[in-house]
Amino acid sequence: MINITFPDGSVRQYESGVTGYDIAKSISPRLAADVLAVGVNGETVDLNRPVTADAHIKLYKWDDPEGRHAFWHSSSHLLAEALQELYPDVKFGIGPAIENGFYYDVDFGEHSLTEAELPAIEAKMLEFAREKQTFVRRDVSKEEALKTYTEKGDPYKCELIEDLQDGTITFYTLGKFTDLCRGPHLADTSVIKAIKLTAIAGAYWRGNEKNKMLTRIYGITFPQKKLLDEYLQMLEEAKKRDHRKIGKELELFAFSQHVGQGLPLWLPKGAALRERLENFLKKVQKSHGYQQVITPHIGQKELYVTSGHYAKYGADSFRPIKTPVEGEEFLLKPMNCPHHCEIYKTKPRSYKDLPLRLAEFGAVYRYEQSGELHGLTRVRGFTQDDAHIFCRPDQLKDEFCKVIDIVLYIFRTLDFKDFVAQVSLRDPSNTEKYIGSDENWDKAERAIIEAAAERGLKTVVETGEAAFYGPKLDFMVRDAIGRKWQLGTIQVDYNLPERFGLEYIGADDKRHRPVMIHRAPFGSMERFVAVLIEHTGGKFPLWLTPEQVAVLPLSEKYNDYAVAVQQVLEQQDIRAFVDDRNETIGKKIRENELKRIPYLLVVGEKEAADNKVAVRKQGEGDKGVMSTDEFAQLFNEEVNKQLTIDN
RNA sequence: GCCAGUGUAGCUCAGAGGUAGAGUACUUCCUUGGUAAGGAAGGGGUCAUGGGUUCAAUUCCCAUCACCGGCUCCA
Repeated sequence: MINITFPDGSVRQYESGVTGYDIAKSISPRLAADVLAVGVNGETVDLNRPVTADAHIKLYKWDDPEGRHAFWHSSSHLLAEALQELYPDVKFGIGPAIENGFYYDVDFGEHSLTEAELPAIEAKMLEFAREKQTFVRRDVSKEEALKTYTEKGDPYKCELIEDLQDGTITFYTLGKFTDLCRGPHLADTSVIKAIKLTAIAGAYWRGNEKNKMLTRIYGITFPQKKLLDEYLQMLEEAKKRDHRKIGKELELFAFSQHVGQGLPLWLPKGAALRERLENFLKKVQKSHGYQQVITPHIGQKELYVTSGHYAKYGADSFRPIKTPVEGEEFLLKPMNCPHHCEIYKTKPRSYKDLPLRLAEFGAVYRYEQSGELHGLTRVRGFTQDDAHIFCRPDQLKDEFCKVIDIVLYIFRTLDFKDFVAQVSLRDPSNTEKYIGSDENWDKAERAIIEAAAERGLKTVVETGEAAFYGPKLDFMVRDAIGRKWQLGTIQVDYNLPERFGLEYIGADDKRHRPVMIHRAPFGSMERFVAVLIEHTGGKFPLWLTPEQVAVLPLSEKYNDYAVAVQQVLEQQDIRAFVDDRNETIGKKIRENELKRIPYLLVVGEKEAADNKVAVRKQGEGDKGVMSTDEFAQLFNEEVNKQLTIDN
């Protein structure tokens, strides 16, 4: 007999060799029907794997990530089985579970899979699922594994096996399909009730663009049809928040083929919104001792040779700009740091002058690969809310912390709750990717980790994600459909000061090298506005939104009074317009609600006579009648409240 | 850059090898209203661009461009 300990601490005795499924069944038949995988001493394993020693176990159901993971991983095998049946010549790559569903990378050889073929594959999967096929696990030697796949003619699997250690290799067989796999899997396929193959994409074998591109088939499965419907419904809803759609609807920004790919045009309302964001940040920065600077959009090529950017990115940039002078070349600036370094160098700096904080909303241009462009989140011309802090080494951590404070303050004011602080370190196995000494890298990485800890940030560490010149702390957020984007970024840099020969005179009257912090709380105005749109669904905070108030005259007879109301509001810095179209009040309300105008003021005979307005608030309906001044006062109180969130 | 898909009116989208459609927006007229769509008439398209097949191409084929979903990349 062995002792099985449950998450609540209770202990039960079972025969050695008992499976997770048996344990679930001994508790209740319902649980046995719902359980998908089992955690044994922290490791997730198959439900039918025998447990032969005392263990802590946890039974995972659909609501547990581990349960869904096993479910989707098993579904990817089901997909592979169906593919093998329908396309006997297909070669298999890898097929993991992902955050939402699973995929399988396969090589169809000459065949090019189209979406029209997916329903047949889904049907075959469903057919197999209903057969209640079981997953059978088997240990194999490396030699046997290689032999199996060599005979079958699956070169990708052979390559994977080559990298594995003998003695750790397992096969899982499902129906007629056997796969190299670590597991864990469902007991059988009968729980897979709803299947949707969602997308076909190309994906390089092992993520390396020098390798062959395989066909990746994405899918998602559920234990109930209802859950699939809900999922698809949720995706539809998310698409409605897409910033590209809302940006068009609300006339915030546009693109023109004639101007060029990835070069956004800010329309009047979008520009006004962006300007307010910029002014908001400028004010915050001013109070934190930053000074605004302005630098040109181009710089001599040598500037970027000095910075090291030319060697790294020169080939993938907008081509240098030539001038009438032979040999003279300028680059559209891809970042602002070299210009700011030159500002630092305009005069000798004393240790007493530091930290020097130079800020600029700097337009930069990067020739991103065409396939990478995406709405406002990935563009070729954008504006960084950039600043560079030049400080003494002993000031570094303190300065870094202060930047974190600014980022957090901004996120709080704009009600951004859902973000992850990511510490990006260099990849120690690939040091030639980076410039700068190991010593400086170590110092910089330590400073970031300590500062983040000091501010109590919950962080995830990603190795290999650092910039080529230094480690960074990024604030990552998700868009409407769950893609991750980097917004705010803070980066420590020992390299540029060295390359530009930046110095200050210390208290010892000797020359010293300052440390530099690059930082952009928004990241870029473009990306920030995009993510803000998706987070708010276009219902921006009152202080920020382009049109705050619509005055709706009940009929044309009250247009003059409506204009008078609008003027009173504008005198109090409230952005109002009159909807004087010849339409019914119902239609004006509907359309202005759809335009996400926060306040609608209905004015008719009664209001005009009493010098009042009938207030309607977005999403809340009729708020009653009050004088225009009264409304303006309440309105401005609301705005001020939004802008005075304490640190 | 690579793989797959899409491109028809300002917007959202039908359509078919033989004279181009709807809803909405826009213009004009009627209506002058009380909290999410009042009524009528009218204007508006080189069917992304360039080639090819065909008696005939917006429709079929090829190329290019842009957009969309991924991969790679992201100073």
